[in-house]
This record gives sequence, C-alpha cells and structure tokens, in this order.
Amino acid sequence: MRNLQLFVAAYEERSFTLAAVREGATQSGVSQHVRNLEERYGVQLFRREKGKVLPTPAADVFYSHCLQALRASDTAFQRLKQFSFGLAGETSVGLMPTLNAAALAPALMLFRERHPNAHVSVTESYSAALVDRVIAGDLDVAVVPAMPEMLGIRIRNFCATPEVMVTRRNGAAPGPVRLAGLGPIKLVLPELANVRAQTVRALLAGQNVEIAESIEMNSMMATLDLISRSDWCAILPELLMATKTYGDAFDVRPLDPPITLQLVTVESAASGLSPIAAAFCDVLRESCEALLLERHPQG
Amino acid sequence: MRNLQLFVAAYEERSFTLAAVREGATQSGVSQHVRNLEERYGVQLFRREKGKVLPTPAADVFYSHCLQALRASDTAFQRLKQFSFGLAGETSVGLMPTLNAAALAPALMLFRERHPNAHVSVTESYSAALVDRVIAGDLDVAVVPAMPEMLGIRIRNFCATPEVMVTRRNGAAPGPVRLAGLGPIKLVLPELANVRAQTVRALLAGQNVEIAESIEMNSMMATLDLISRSDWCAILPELLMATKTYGDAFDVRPLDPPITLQLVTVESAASGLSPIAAAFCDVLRESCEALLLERHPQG
DNA sequence: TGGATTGCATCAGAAAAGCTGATAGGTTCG
DNA sequence: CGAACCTATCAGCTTTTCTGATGCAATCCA
Repeated sequence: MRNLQLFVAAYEERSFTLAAVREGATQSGVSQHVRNLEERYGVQLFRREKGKVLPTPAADVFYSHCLQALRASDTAFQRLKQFSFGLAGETSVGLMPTLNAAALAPALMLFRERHPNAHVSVTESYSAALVDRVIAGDLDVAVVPAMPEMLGIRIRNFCATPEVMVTRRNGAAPGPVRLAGLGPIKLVLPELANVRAQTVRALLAGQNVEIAESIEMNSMMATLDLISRSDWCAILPELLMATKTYGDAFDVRPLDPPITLQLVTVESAASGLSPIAAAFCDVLRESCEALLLERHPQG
Repeated sequence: MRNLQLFVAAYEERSFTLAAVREGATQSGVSQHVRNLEERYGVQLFRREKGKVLPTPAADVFYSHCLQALRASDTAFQRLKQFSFGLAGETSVGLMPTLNAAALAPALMLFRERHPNAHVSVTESYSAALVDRVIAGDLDVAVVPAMPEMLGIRIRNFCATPEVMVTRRNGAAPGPVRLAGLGPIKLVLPELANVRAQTVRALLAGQNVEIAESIEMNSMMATLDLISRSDWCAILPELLMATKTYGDAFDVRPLDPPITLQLVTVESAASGLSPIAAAFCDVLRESCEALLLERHPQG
C-alpha cells in the first residue's frame, strides 16, 4: 500500500526526492520502494537518466491503476470512520401493534442515524407473548400496557397515550365523544386475554356505555379494515392512529371522560437493560411523544 | 492492505480461525488485525458472541469497499506484471520515407507486443540529415541508403529492395519495364543531395534512358500525388509502394535490368547500439522482408 | 453434569519490513 | 572545474507484523 502511495508520488513529481518530501519520507525510502516494485515484478518503472527519472510505459499503466486502488481503499476507510460514533451491538425488542403503526418507523430512522453501527430487530406481538419472550431471554425489552411487576422482570413507565374512538368517516362533528349513556355501539375488541381489552371493558362498563355487539380479534389490521367497511367501531390508543397511512378513512375522536393507556417497558430483571436497548427505548419514546404532541399542539 | 485482506477473509468465513487458515496466517494474527482496524477507527466490526463472530452493519459496508480496493490493487499488479518480459528503455531511430510508408506501422505493432515496456520514437527525414543526427547523438540509429563508412559512425547492411517504376494507373501490361532505350520520360526525383537520386540518375544514364523532363522534390507524398494526377513517373523503392494505402492509383512495375537499393543502418561508432535499438532494427527488418516476400512469393 | 472441544483474546518474543542518515557516483549548470 | 542536485546503496535502527503459548468463555457430547 505504501508502495503504491510512494510510487504515485514519484510518478507525479518525476522525482524521488520531491516525492519523499511530499509524502514525509526520505529519498532513500522512496528509492527502495520503487526498486522493490521493480524487482518483485521484474518491470522497470522509471528510466534513470541524466539526473531525471522518467516513467516507462509500464509506469503509465500501473499509475492509473494505482490511483484507482488508492482511491478505493481511501473511501473504504472513510466509510468505516462514519460508523465511529454512537453505540455498537444489537438488541431485540418486542412491540405491540400500537407502537408499530406510527411510532416505529421514524424511531428506527432516527436510531440508525444516531447509532449507525447498532442493529435492532423488532418483533411485533401482543403483550402476554412479549412478556414471556422477555422472561425467556429472547427479547431484551418489550413495550406493553401497564402491568404489575412479576418475579424476574422489571417494569418502567414508558409513555401514556389517550384512547380514542375510531369509526368509519361519517362527517360527524369532531368534538369528544361523551361516553356517559352512549347509545348501543358495535365494538371491536382484542381477545379477552389482552390487557387492554379488559381495561377498556371495565371502563366502559363504569360509564354505562351500552355495547350492542362485540367482536374479538387480535389483528389490528383486520380491525381497522372492518371499521372502514362498516358501522363497527373500536376504542384504540391514539398512537395507533397517528399515521397518514389511513388517509381520511376514519373519524378519530377523543373520549369524555378520557381514558388513558399507560405503556411500560419490560426488561429482564437479571441481565438489566443493554445500552443499545436503552437507547432504542429512548428514541422510541421521543418518537411517540413527538407524534402525540403533533396532535395536541397545546402540549 | 493485509488488514483489508484478513478482514475480508474473516468477514466471508465468519470465523477468525478459518480466515487464518485460508490466508495462511494464524488465528492470533487475524484477531490482532481486526482489533487494529476496530481501534484505529473506533468502530466495532464483529460482535463476538456465543463463540461466533458476527459482522456489524459497519462491517457490511466496509466489506464491500474493501473488495473494490483489493480488486483494484490486484489488477494494478496484474497489469504491471504484463510488462515483465521484453526489453525496457527507449530509443530514437531515424527512418527514410521508404521505410515509413509501409514497413513502420506493422513493425511498431509487433515491437510493442514483444517489448511492451520499451519506448521508441521515430523521426522521418532524408539520409543526410539522419546521418548528421546520429553523429550528433540525437538518434541511436538511422536507416538510410548504402553509404561509405565515415569517421564516428558504423554501417551495417539492413536490407535490399528493388527499385520500381511508378506511374499513374494506365492499364499497361504488368511486366517489367525495359530500360534500354526507354522513350523520353518525365521523371520526378529527389533533390540532388539525396543519395538515391544520384544512384538512379547514374544507372539511367548508363542504360541510355532518355529523360524528357525532370522535377526535384523531396516530399514523397507530393511526388506520389503528382504522379497520380499526371503522366509524370518516378523510380522508387518497392518497399515504399508495399502498402494498400494507395489502392490502385498506381502502376508499379519492376525494372529490367533491375536496380536494387541497398539499405544500411547507421549507428554511432562510439556508443554502440543499445539492445532496444538493435531489437527495433530487427523487427523493422522482419517487417520489410515480410512485405517484399509478399510481393515476390517465389522468395 | 462434567470433561473435551472449539473459538477468540492476549501476551512476549521472534521475524520481517520499513525507515533513516551517511556515502558514493553521476549529471547539470555556471 | 566546482557547486548543486539527483539517485543508488548500505548498515543499523525502529516499527510493524507474525507466531506459539496460554487463558477464558461457550458449546458439545456422553
């Protein structure tokens, strides 16, 4: 490599002495490098005549290829250096659909910028499954609805999002939906095992909301599709709806009184949170808060 | 450079040990090289986990650039090696137009193949000027019509070419031109100072050829142009006409009795002929003889 | 479960490569 | 002819690179 560099300098300067100066070496060193090349490949590179060094045809050809090689290795190291900040390593996180719908993508983009040499793999699932995989050690951390501490896992507050009423777009006034005495509604809910399902049910019952019919489905995409095609509705975390993906297919209205979904992170109590996992959670929380702030400019 | 090579091997093998085997190094060496890279640029390249080494995103990017750099340097050395045979150096030769018209181009092509790292510069001029420049040391060797040895130069036979009668194409029979008693002709000749001019004049006089008019011009291209447009003719070395450049613009007929032009090489007696100059003369003679043989298949 | 195996990190010493400064020999210029 | 400049070469030094041994962690296998 130094071979090439010194040869190129000698070729361009037409002088071993000047090449040495330019490259911060000695004339002797340059001479030896050139001789090395010449001997190793049995090819004369310079004609030493009349106190000058003149490149041979071989040198002409070799020179242009040297430039390419030097440029290539230079950009290789330059690109490498661009990974020299941020954290390195990997983490696997489990998220519920609420977070994946709108908050994950910007979070990932931001995270890659801040930590280009870190690798994060995301698993989407429902709360119970996620917690199990954290305990099993498959996941470093999961974000799920608030839940009590259990043996072997550690819980931390992540962020809170209001629940909202989601219906097919029907031109109704955009104000809050008064729950008290809300007429008979056809409500889509996750399965009973789901933490959120139980919370929502309980709160609605407390407000005397009459549920005409209910469907349980654990697919968020199917839920939204169903709503967009019918008069079924659902109570969903606002974060889930904080995307432009759906265009104006839905009416999204706050509840009165509000229902808040508290999200928490779940990590293995034993191993603790890796710096990367922690950093990712931070970025993800930033992303969530930015989305919520966007929709409630008053703060 | 070795850095890159070992890193690439480690990346591809996903193992320092296998990389070491593949590159004929030791596991220890590979480990140190990778660590060097990582420390110098502050970037983790492999995650060492569970007895495996897994590339980081930085390694992915770096790897592809390394490949480019290695390929580039490899081709650089490969191209260099292609110059490792034949002679190296340079020579400057002086040739008369007779040789340049047809023999020089194929000679140069052949010479470049045989001696890719040699550089030959060709000067075209008339015999007297060429000899002067050989004496002055400007030229290593010149090829001119036969001439006596002089102080300071050495003469060697080069090759012989018959002189031929060149006229505008006129559909005459292709046989030899009988000189004896040849009717009054309009003859283009080089200047009197030219060696060939005097020889030809003398020989024609000896054969009683009647010269109606004569023009002297030292430009071979102008001579040929004049002939092609008029009924002027010239007596020229056959080698000069051994090219397809002129198409069928001319009639080229041997002389009876034949006149032969003997060509010789002229070199400085002091410095002797450099190997490259000698090699070039050899190739040039080959080229001349091939051309003549082509026109006289009987040998 | 515990020993054997495999794989990487680290270290000290050996080997190799690279560098330096001095010197010699050649050319150019005044 | 001498001064200035250039390259080649050499011996010795410095730095880099390589090696073999050892340690540690994880995995495999009985």
